Amino acid sequence: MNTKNPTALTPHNHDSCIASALEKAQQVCQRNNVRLTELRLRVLELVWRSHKPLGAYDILAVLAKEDGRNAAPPTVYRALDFLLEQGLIHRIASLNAFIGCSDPECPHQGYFLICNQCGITLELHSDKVSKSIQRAALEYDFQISHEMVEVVGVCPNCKV
Amino acid sequence: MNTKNPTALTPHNHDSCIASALEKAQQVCQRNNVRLTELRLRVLELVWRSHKPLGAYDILAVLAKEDGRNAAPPTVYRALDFLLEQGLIHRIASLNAFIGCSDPECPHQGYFLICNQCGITLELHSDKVSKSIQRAALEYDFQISHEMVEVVGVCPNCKV
DNA sequence: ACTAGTATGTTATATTATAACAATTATGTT
DNA sequence: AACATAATTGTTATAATATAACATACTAGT
Repeated sequence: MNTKNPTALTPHNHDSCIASALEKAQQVCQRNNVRLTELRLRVLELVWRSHKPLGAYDILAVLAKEDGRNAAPPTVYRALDFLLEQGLIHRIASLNAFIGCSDPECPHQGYFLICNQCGITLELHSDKVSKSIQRAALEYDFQISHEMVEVVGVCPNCKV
Repeated sequence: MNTKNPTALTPHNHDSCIASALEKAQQVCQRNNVRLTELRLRVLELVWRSHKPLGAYDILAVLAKEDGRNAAPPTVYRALDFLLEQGLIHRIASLNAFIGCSDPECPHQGYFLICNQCGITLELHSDKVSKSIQRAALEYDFQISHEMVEVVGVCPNCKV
């Protein structure tokens, strides 16, 4: 895996990016009148801290190693479910993994570009993709409740 | 689940649809110079026979019950891998399940409409969806190798 | 018939996810 | 502050999905 330059797709400082994401999350939860507990915040931070989608058991491992918190799977899955419900993270079905939502204040579907070399996953916002899917569904008289778009390939950094 | 009218999305006779799919599969394998063995053909038939995406363990269960074949998971997963490689089936990541490919003679990405009421899954071919994804990827200088589009919602039959 | 390659069988185990119930913690009310 | 209630987290067990590793059987070409 090419992990030499893992932040190149997000040129700004990653730490500040995490901090801002966590701040936004606080606001979203306050507005939704739900509790962003210490555990949930920590899980969100870990998901954001990773440059690639993070699996539930990866999160468990970090909690055990860094926090000495011997959590069992349900603890993590419940936190993840909460974060998904609040639109703070997305689940990448093809990877069984989770990634921070780039714009939690505006609920939306996530379309992803997943690099199969370095694992970096980019959330893209494209009205054209969205519209074309909606039109196709309409043709079939199909009522959309959720869209999943996961595009696998090679990111700019990993191209030779 | 609404399973009263499972074939309404595919109005033609389902048996003949399966037969034609299996015939096409034979041709594809002959052309690709690979062997469509009895097991592989049987797994393909089971996938096609189902009106909704079929899990690997569902296939195992049918093999045990109908064929008295006490297969273990690797047997089925290998057959599925083969069928995927030859483009004869698609994998639906969000369901961990498999579905027959509607047009195996022409390799393509599968875009799916998945009904969360009855489970029926429709493969749609849309140049517009395809193009819009390609354009979005191009903007990010991302080189696509595989696209996954899985749209969950309510199919026409299940709408009240 | 022999052999090399392909396919399948078999056993064990890895990985991802949830059910069910117990204990703890936070919140609003008296 | 003490209480009751609801929400959250802990804990144990297990379900569901998938693969590794090696043994056996089959197939096609010589």
